[in-house]
Amino acid sequence: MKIENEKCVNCKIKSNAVSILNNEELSFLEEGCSQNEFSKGELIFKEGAPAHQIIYLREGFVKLSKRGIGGRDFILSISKKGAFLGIQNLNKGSRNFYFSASAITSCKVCFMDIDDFRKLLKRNGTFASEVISYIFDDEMNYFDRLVNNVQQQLPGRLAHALSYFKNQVYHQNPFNLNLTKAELASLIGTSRESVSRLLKEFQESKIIEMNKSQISILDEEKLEQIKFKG
Amino acid sequence: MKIENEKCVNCKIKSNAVSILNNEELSFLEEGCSQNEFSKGELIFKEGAPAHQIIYLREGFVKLSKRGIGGRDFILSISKKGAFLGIQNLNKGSRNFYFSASAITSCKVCFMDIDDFRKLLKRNGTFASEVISYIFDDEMNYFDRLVNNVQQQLPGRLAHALSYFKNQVYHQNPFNLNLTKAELASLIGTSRESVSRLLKEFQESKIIEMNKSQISILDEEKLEQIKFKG
DNA sequence: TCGAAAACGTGATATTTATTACAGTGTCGG
DNA sequence: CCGACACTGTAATAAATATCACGTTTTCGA
Repeated sequence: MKIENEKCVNCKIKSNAVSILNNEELSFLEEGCSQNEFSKGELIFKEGAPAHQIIYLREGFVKLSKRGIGGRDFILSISKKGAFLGIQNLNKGSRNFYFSASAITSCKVCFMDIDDFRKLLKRNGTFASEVISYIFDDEMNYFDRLVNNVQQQLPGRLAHALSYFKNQVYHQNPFNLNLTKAELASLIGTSRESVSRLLKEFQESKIIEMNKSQISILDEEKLEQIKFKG
Repeated sequence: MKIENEKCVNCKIKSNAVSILNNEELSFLEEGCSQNEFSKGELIFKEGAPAHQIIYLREGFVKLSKRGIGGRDFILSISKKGAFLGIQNLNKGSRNFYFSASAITSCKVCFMDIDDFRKLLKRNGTFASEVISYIFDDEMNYFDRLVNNVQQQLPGRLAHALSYFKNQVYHQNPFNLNLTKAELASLIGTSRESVSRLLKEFQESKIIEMNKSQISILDEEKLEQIKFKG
């Protein structure tokens, strides 16, 4: 849903990078900018679609997923407020979204014109530097995921996922997962059934507690042990 | 081995990004720059070590690896000439190498001072834009690896690795792998034995041919089938 | 060029995890 | 408030892969 634009200049939830821009630059950015809201479950953009915007996530949580072998989805990560979705398309050669983004809670976003964004990068090196910093913050997660998912067995991967949610996504302890078991499975590359079984085991060992989609981590230490191969 | 510096201005093998710099900027870069050579097997930098440089790979091939669970190494990727190793440390918060880099052939590199590099980014937005483009080119590989490694079974992962070497690393068909079976295993997250067995099967099905560390892909089509779940 | 160390191949066995199948539970719109 | 449909739990079985054990080959430096 398109909503009335707030002035970028007055925006209180600018990213670190955008905060660097001066008023003139902000007005320029604002021209090609559009504020929107999405409700839980809605698709924000789709893998393969032409990318004319970078999407700044002002509020809410979004899952980034990519179609893999046999049409099975794989969830790359969960983004929280402050993320620039689709920023990968700043790459000169890239004109289409590399993954899909769907709201897993209600969300507020800004669509920013990608060419305007490019112009600002060229004009303002400090802004570009800040964007580079953001990019690598984001990239580190993927390195870790790669190593963990490839080297670890299921219990380790699930343990990693649980502490990822607690410490890097939701930042609270009893947290609402906002994902189905099938989605959780596609995040750690396994089947829904295996997730079920394993979560039951974790509950039986008093490592976690669940009701509905609410998860509470009870024994952080044991979880760490499992993360590092237990 | 430290060697006599060539002038950056005269360098014929500059990256796209560095080519954008003017003579004055190149001289500035050159001040904090040192050319070195490494022979096969040598460590270029080590995971966790303080990072004061970005390393431009002028010639040769390098494996990037990261210590995983139980001290087992995981190979993130193979870099070829033109790569900026350790560029992740441009991230403000990051002061140490995130992975190790080792020469798998003899290599020529330039060590560039990372603070100088940062200053150039801030000063020249066009340069920064080009660097951003480079970063995302690199990052795309990791997305694909992540999806493939998590969703695919061994034959698919091995097939992916083989075409990765042929099409994205060595760009020739009978190619020299430059890696042991154990290293190949740690690239696709399996055991040395499984790699052995599977390579034998691939040979028996006339998909590949091997002698010593030379690999030749005979049946590209069958390989593609296996990549996409065969 | 010799000998030690590293790398490699291969079979038997043990584990892990996927798959299949089905029944129970929750949820949302009419 | 009820019926369809998506989501979930669980067991039995099958398949994939790791691990172990050992002998052979290759490599590389003294």
